[in-house]
Amino acid sequence: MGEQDDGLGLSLSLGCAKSALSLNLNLVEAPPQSRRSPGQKSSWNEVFHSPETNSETRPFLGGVSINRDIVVVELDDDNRVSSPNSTVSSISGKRSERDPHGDNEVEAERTSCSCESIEEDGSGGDAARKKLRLSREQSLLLEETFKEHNTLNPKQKLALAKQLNLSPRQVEVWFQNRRARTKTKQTEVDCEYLKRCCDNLTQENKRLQKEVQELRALKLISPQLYMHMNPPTTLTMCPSCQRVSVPSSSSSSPSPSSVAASAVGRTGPAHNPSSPSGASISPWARLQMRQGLNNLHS
DNA sequence: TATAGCCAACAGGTTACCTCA
DNA sequence: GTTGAGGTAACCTGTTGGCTA
Repeated sequence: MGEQDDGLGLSLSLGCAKSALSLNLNLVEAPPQSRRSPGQKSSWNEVFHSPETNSETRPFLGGVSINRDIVVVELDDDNRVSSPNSTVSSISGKRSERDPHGDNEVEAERTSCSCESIEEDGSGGDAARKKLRLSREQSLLLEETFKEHNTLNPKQKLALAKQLNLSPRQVEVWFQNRRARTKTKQTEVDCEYLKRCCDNLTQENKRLQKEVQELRALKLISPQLYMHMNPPTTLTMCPSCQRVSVPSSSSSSPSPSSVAASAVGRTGPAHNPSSPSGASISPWARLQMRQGLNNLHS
């Protein structure tokens, strides 16, 4: 309730820049209470002081001079400054309507937008929302802040909003969208990686099937040679840990199967289970097989 | 101590606007 | 001038966890 009222009232109040505000996010103290979602840090101090490495995969905004001054203003209830490209006041929807606690500091600040009002340009109330385009400087500072910590506590949000001449709600929305974009990008990267793993496994499967066919042919033509060989198994699975082992002596470079298998997490890189059954192929047996195959082909 | 209700914060999805080719 | 695609700000809804009576 209060928020809607705030939104209507505050959106009309425009002012001019009063004074510069220096923002030092690291000086913000922890809020009295913390609300966490499952993925969040356990405390605001952690969020603050740990250089959280987000899974950023998108190229960071480049080529933008960060030395350009950002119009920094101090906001209060009577003097609000319009950002050059801020054209909308973000009024929350039903959630704020449900919220009877309009006196909440953060919630009240949500709609303390420094932007031009909706009413001012003739599209008030539930009219079509205007879309703000953040300036390069604003985007840059938001990105920089996001790199340090991809979530903000309320005081950080307020301070950043003041520095950017945006409403806290806008900062909050930007961070939510930014996290979503990061996750989308990361999902795409993961998907590509799994596709490559799948391709590798498919290739390896084809190769092994071909090898089986050749060995069967060899068995038909030269059963004596075949009987002196070890079983034609190139993969050994440890019954205890379910890991797949590939004989390292057969090749100096890892086989595609080992690469692919390790990619899907079933093969330990250094796992070498003692295999008294002799299920893996010895180099000598491999040589014999190759000779047999050569004879077969010739 | 256990529990229900409230609330803030977030994720995920959607909508709507803007820009550009 | 028109149009479609892509980017993204803003919004909506459901979930989660902390706090309190």
